Amino acid sequence: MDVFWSKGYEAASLVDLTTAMGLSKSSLYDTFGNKHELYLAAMDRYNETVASIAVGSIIEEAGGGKKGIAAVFKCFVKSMTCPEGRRGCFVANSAVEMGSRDDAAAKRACAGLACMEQSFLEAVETAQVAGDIPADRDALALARYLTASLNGMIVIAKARPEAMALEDVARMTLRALD
Amino acid sequence: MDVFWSKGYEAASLVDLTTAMGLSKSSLYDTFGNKHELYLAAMDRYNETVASIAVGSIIEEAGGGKKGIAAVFKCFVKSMTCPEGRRGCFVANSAVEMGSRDDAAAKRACAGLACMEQSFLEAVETAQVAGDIPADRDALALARYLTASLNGMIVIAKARPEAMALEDVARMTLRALD
DNA sequence: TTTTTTCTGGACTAATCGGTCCAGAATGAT
DNA sequence: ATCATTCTGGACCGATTAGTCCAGAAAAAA
Repeated sequence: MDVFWSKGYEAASLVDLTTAMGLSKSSLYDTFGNKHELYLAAMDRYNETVASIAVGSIIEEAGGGKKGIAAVFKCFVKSMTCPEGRRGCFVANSAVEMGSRDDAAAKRACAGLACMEQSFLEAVETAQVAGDIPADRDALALARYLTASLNGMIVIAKARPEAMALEDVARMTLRALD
Repeated sequence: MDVFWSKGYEAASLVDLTTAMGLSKSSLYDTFGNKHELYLAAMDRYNETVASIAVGSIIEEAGGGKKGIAAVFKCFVKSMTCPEGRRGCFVANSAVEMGSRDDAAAKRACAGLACMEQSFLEAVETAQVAGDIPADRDALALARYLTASLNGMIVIAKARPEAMALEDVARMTLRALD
């Protein structure tokens, strides 16, 4: 998973993959069939172990609601600006690299985004109940908006990993919740 | 340029490139040196002919200011949901694919984003003069925010090209300008 | 211990990769 | 017409690609 995550599909060679996984080509092909299916399996794994948990747990840890949402953006700014964070988000990477030519990968990227959207949706609704976000705002639209903004930050961080521009984006994005 | 734009760096083979450009391998290597330099040249070309003009001209055509910004988002939603728009934005594609492992490409992606940011900045300032955006808002931060949001939409559109989610994002993004 | 089953390292293949090179066509100058 | 120059199609190169296959090691079952 990590190899595809940081290199992408095309740039990841079988040698990279087998050495990282610590098993031989024959085992790999026995288990997964081919490179493409291994890629899809890696995406599934990412969705299960990262996408469906990461954002949600940051929100939860920060107490949920609006505070939780702010914590997610703060955390992302921090992680994108450190070296190991430059590989970005596997979902976004896959969407951009494969989305337009691989339906199976696009479907999984879509599922990954849906995880993020769902976590945000719950936080928005919590915040609305708590009165931190006006109740008349469209919660789903806000969740989608937050998801898009976060992915935009990921793109920008790939090209220019300095924190300043990202902090601006995070601040402005959160302002929209008022 | 179009080949790299729609396929990315790794997935674009020399055969793809030479047939698309209508010249032979020898000419290509005589002129550009190698694949990587050709890629960089394609990015330069994109920045000159697309990135530095596209957003700015949409804004201008719609009369500048806040109306112009809204027009950009409307136009992007429309173009991302039609088949030929699925290749997305070459700058965003490059940033995600190459940003973390190719400084020269990252620099060019950065320049492309700066074009977009600059166009937005001018529009925000115009809108502030016209009173459509409060004058006390940080114009540069807003421009960066709009750039990020637009790139986030591009990522999402790659995975899920349906218009609805994108329209939500566009609407919410523009609300933040009030 | 012997047999059966499972697994794996690495040799192997065909295709393709990026890149080089040169004979000769096309072009322009004299 | 002849010479010099530029350009180009395609043969060719070694390296690497994804993928196959099998002898034999390891493990499990008998």
